[in-house]
Amino acid sequence: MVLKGCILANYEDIAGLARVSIATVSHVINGTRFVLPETQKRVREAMKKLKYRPNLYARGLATGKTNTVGLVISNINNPFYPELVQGTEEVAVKNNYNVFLCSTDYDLKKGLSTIGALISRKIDGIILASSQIDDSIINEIIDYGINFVMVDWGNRNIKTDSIIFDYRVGIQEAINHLVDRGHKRIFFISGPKKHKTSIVRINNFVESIKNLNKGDLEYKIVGGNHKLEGGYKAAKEIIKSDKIPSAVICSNDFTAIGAMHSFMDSGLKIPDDISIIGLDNIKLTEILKPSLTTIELERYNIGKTLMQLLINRVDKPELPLQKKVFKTKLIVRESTS
Amino acid sequence: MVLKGCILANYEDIAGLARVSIATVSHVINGTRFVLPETQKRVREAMKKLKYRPNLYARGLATGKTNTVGLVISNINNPFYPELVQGTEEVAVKNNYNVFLCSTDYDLKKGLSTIGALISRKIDGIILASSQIDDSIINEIIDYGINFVMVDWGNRNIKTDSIIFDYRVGIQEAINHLVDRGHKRIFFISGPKKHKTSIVRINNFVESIKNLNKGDLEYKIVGGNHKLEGGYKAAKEIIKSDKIPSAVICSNDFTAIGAMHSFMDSGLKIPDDISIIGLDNIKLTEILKPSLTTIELERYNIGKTLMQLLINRVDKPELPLQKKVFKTKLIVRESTS
DNA sequence: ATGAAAGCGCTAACAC
DNA sequence: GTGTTAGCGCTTTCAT
Repeated sequence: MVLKGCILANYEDIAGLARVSIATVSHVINGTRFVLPETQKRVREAMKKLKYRPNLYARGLATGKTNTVGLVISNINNPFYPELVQGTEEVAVKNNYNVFLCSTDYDLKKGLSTIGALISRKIDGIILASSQIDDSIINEIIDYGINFVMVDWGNRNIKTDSIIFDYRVGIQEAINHLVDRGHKRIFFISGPKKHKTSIVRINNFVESIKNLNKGDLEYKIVGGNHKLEGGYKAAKEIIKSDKIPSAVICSNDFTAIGAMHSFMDSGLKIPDDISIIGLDNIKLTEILKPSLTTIELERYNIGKTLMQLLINRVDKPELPLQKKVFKTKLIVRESTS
Repeated sequence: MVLKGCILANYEDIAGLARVSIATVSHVINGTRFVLPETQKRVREAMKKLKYRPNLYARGLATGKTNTVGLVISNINNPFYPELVQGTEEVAVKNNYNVFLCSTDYDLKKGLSTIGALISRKIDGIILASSQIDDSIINEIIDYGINFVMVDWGNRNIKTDSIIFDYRVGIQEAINHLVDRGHKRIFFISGPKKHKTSIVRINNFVESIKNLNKGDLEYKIVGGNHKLEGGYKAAKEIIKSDKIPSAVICSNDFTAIGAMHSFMDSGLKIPDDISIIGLDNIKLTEILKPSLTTIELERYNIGKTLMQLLINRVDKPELPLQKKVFKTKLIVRESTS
C-alpha cells in the first residue's frame, strides 16, 4: 500500500459528516434513488466542505465503465493528426470522457503492445486512426470484446464501425478544374505503392480522368513516397521526360510541396509554367508561396465523428454497424491556373 | 453493474487452473515473494491459456498508483506541441505509463475543469505545458497533493519541478549573426505584450543588442501578436516608416512568416533586401521558400525531459526541486544574409 | 426514505 | 513456500 499524499475524502467521510449512510451518499451523487431534499443538502454540503472528488478508479471497478478511451494514431508529428486529435478530444470531453493518446510510430509491434496497455487500462473503447493496423491488432481487440471504431484507410470494408474517405469527388473536381483551364497533360505523383491508401488514390485518379476523357487527355503515374523528398525526385524525373505536363496532381500535400520546390529550383514558375495540386489540405499549404491548391480532408470533423461513433457504440452495443463516408473537396489556391 | 462484454480472466480463474491461491498468482505476477519455479510455471501457463490481462483499475485502487499521467497543453494544433507531446509519450511508454492528453484551448476555465477530471482519474502526476496556467490551477493541484511538473513560460520561478527556456543564447547568436553580416538597423516584432513569455523575449532582445552595441546599432520594438496576421501587419508598418531596417527578428515563427509574406508582397526580396529571423523552429520553417532562419527550441527533448522529471518525482517524492533550463540556438537558413 | 453488506480485481499483512 | 483475508472506494441488491 503506497502512501497517498492526499487529503482526499471518500464516501465514508461524507457519510460521517452528513450523518447518513454511504449508500445515500452514492445515491445523491448519482441521482439513482429518491433522497429527501434536506438529506441531499446535508450530503452536498459535506462534499463541498471536504472538497470531494470522485475516485473514478473505484467507480470503474464497481461499474465496469471507465469513461476512458484510447486513441491510436501513427504519430502526432504527422500533420494529418493534430486536427483529428483535437476533434476527438473535444467530443470526448463534452461527454465526460478522457482520452489516452497512443502512437504506433508506424510500427505494428508497438501498435500491438499499445492495444494491450489500453485493454489493461479498461478503456471503454478504442479509436484506430493509425495507418498501421493489421489483422493481428484487430483480432486482438475483437478477442477481448472491446468496442472500437476505425479509419478504414484502404477501404477494406471491415465489419466494424468505421469511416472511409471518398477521394473521388475531390479528385474529379481537381481534374475538372484543370481541364477547364485548358490543361491536357496531367500527371499524378503517387504515394508508396504498398499502402492501400496510395492505391486507392491512384485508382481514383485514373477513374476520374477516364470519366472525363474525350480522347484529348494524356496522363501518367509517377512514383513518389508521400514525403517531400519523394515529390522532389518525382518532379525531377518529370522535368527530364520528353513531354512535360502542364499540371501535376499529387497523392498528398508533402509530395506536392516537394514537387513544387523541385520545379521552382529548375526555374519553372508556378502556376504559370506548371500547376500543382496536393491532397489532404494540411495547415501549411495555405502558408506557402504560392499557396497550394489541394483536396481537402476534413480532419477535425473526422476526429469528432470517430469519437461520436465510438460513444454511440459504447452507449448502445447492439447498435447496427456505423459507417460514415467523408467526401473530399477541392480547395483552389494559387498553385493552379 | 454494467455487463462487461468480456471473457476476461482474473486471479481467481488463474488460481483455479493453476491450483494455487490468488496470493501466489499475485506474487508470481509481481515477483514480490519467492514462489517455486514449478508453481510459477503452472501459474504462467494458466495466465497464457486464459489470455490474462491485469486490470489496472483494480491494481490502482489497491496500490494508489495508476501509472497514468495527465499532459495539459494549450492546443495540439499549435505547431509548438506535436513534438513535445511525442517526447512525453515516448518516455511515458518506456516507463509503462500512459498519458491523458488534455487541451485548455487557451481557456482558464477549461483548464481548471481539466485538472478536476485528472484528479478524479487518479493520475500519478500532471505535466502543465499549457501557456494558460494561473495560480488557481496551480493551487488546485497543490491542494490535492498531486505531483506536477511545469513549463515556466514566463520564468516566474515557481517553487515546483519545472523547465524554463533561456532565449538569451539564441537571440544573442541571432544578433551576432546579423551584425557579422553588416546589419546595423535591427527591428524586433514582439508577441502580445500581456504574455509573460513575450515580455521575456523582448527583454532578452534588448539586452542582447545592448551587450553588443558599440554605438552603431539601432533597434526598435514593433508590436505583433504571435500570429501570421500580426507579423504581416507589423511588417507593413515597418515598411511605411522612414528608415527601413535591414533585418527583423521576430518573437515567434508565425510572426516571422507573416512578416516575410508582407515584405514579399511589397516587392522586397528576402534575404537580399531584408533579413528575417524567427523563433521556435517549427517544422514548416524549413519547408518555406526561402526557408526561415530561426532560433530553436528543442521541443522533442523538452517533452522527454518533462516526463522524466515527473516520473522522477513520482518515484521519489522527497527528491529536491528539479529545474532544467533549455538553451536556444540559432539555425541559419535562407532568410538571412 | 434510508441503511447494511456483498462484491468489482487486485495487493499485502498476517498466518502456518 | 503458500494460503487466508482485510481492505482500496465505489455501486447496487436486499432489507427495513
